Amino acid sequence: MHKDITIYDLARELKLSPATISRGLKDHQAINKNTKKRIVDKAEEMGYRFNTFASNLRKRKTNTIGVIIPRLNSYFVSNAIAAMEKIASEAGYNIIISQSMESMAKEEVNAKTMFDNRVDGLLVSLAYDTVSIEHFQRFIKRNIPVIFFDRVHESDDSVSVVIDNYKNAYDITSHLVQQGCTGIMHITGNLKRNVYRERFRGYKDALKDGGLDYDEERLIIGELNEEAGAVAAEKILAMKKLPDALFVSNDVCAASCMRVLKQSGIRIPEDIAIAGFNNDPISRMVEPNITTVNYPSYQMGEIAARHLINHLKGTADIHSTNKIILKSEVLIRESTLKKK
Amino acid sequence: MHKDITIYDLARELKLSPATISRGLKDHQAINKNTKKRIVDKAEEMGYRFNTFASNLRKRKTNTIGVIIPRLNSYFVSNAIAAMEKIASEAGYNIIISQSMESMAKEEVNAKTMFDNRVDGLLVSLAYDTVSIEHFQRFIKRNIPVIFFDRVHESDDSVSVVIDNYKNAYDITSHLVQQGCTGIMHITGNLKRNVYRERFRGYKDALKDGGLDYDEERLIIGELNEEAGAVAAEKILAMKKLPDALFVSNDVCAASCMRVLKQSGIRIPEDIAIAGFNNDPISRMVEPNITTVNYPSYQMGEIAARHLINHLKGTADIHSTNKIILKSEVLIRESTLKKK
DNA sequence: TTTAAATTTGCAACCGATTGCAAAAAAAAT
DNA sequence: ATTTTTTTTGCAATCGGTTGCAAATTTAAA
Repeated sequence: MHKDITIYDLARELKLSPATISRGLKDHQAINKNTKKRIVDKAEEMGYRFNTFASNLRKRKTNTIGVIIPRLNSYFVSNAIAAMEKIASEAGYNIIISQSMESMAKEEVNAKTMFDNRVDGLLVSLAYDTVSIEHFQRFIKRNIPVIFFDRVHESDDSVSVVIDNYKNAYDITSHLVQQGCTGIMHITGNLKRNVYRERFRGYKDALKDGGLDYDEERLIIGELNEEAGAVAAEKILAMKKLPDALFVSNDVCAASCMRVLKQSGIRIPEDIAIAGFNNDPISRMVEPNITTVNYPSYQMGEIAARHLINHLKGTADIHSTNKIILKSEVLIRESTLKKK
Repeated sequence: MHKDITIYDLARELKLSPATISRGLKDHQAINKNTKKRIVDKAEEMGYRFNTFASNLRKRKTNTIGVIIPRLNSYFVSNAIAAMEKIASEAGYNIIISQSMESMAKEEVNAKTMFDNRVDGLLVSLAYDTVSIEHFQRFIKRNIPVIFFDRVHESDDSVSVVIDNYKNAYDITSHLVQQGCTGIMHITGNLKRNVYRERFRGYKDALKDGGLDYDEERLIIGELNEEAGAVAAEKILAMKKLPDALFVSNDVCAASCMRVLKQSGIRIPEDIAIAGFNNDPISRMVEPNITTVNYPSYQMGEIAARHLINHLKGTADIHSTNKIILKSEVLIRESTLKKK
């Protein structure tokens, strides 16, 4: 096998000390220009490669940020992570990613792994069923910054980046009320999760303020994916009295639901108005276009990552912040415009 | 600051040697059961945490797989990576991800970083403009396995996981010919990239075999995203003689293009038939449903990762394989059915 | 009770880069 | 030529697990 070249090998060759080599390789000001050049050239020549572990071990720092998300393959998550990787990479950080697969148990294991890998900081979007964030205490205790985004946990000592789910849900529901809808259904995810709980609250309050009663028959809780949308549609078609509007917590699910409804001859928005959430490209492609909430996923990733890095670099202190709420707004499109 | 607990601290407390602690913590068979329990308990009690670097440094192994992809936020990539992370995590590997942002220069830097981080293996999908894979030679030289997937480079000493782009493109174009189309356009990406080059070849050959001439006026090369689709549509609408079919290399782009065409009163598929690629959910949601190629993105990620890990674990040898071609097929839908 | 075999534990030398402090060398000032 | 200042380089300890081999302890066999 190939024997790795170390700074000791370079030192021997150049008749210098390992210390000088180490400094020379990273542009230390105390090293003579010529010496520096000799070192760099020799390193290149001998095929030297830097050993990150030895360095990390010595420096007790990893330059790595851990990211834990429910799953990678969703429009929202992949956008957020794309932004995070970009910001991190520009700042010289690596990111390691793990998926909780929407399970709190897996999330706990992931957190442990990240901990053992000594990430400098953590960016987390919680799993579907995560109720406690006890498993992040070990980070907090050691002063390793943890920032939650999107799916967060309400508690005083955690920092989070979110949108105002309550307000957006309230607004979108109110919009449906204004369009004259009286039987507004809500299709959403597990209410234990902050985002869905908040949207549900917004939905209910908007109904109340619009003079409508909340009816739990009009609530469907599911996975919010393509399949769930179709299932929800079937359920709706089987109702004795059809709703005249749907507020779905996710565009893919809304589009899929709409598709099945249309196939059964339901007219959108005339018979049933449909609103989604996220501003997934799909909401703009289907017919009619789906009213939705512009969820700034890329920006959210950017801000969460930048916030974490500023803290790590000492430019800003994370503890002075508790919650960052990004601007987001309802985008009204054809799928909910009953009146012209 | 918090002082970290090491195996030396545990050793002192338990009056054992660090060696025993090290072995006890990882279930070594030579360590007495009771001792093991004492060690594990004490570790828990004192808040010990494993130091991955010290371990990596000593073992000269990282248990980390590097993944380099053009961008994270696409349906295809996020699916493939989701699968990779799953497989890797089940096998005890971490993954670190970096985006080349479709630039070969960035890809080179990323490869260097992965190299310095001593990843055990690499999974790569090449950038838009990557022509040489010289920057992966350092891996090959040191016997660090590199597997390319989807966007690969043709060369003998590289291992790749792909679909048969040529065949699928040929099939889908032939299908359009069979539907009676004679003016078939092709909207695709940079022809330097294997996937697009192969599809282009398939397209041309199918035209020829169908008795049609290839006309370079009928080729549009672009970014293949939502915006590019709209731009392509405008371009098409401005043509003196409209095409009667489009074969687009990507569903999102196809859907976006179709949308603009429809808005201008073009009927799909009657006036213009449209075929896409990838089987993105969007292809099933829009109206009409878009004929496409079922691209097994998740499976591709799974297979590439599993292949790499089997090699790393010594279960299989990567060098016995050169190319793995996954099954994929054309899914014919309404958007191309001119005849009933 | 001895001897042999099996089970546990410890020694000590790694792995490779970093850094405070001191020493050496070179340049500048006297 | 001598002293002072500045620039370069080196010493040596440190970061925390790992592992081959030997030693010690326990258990089994004679």
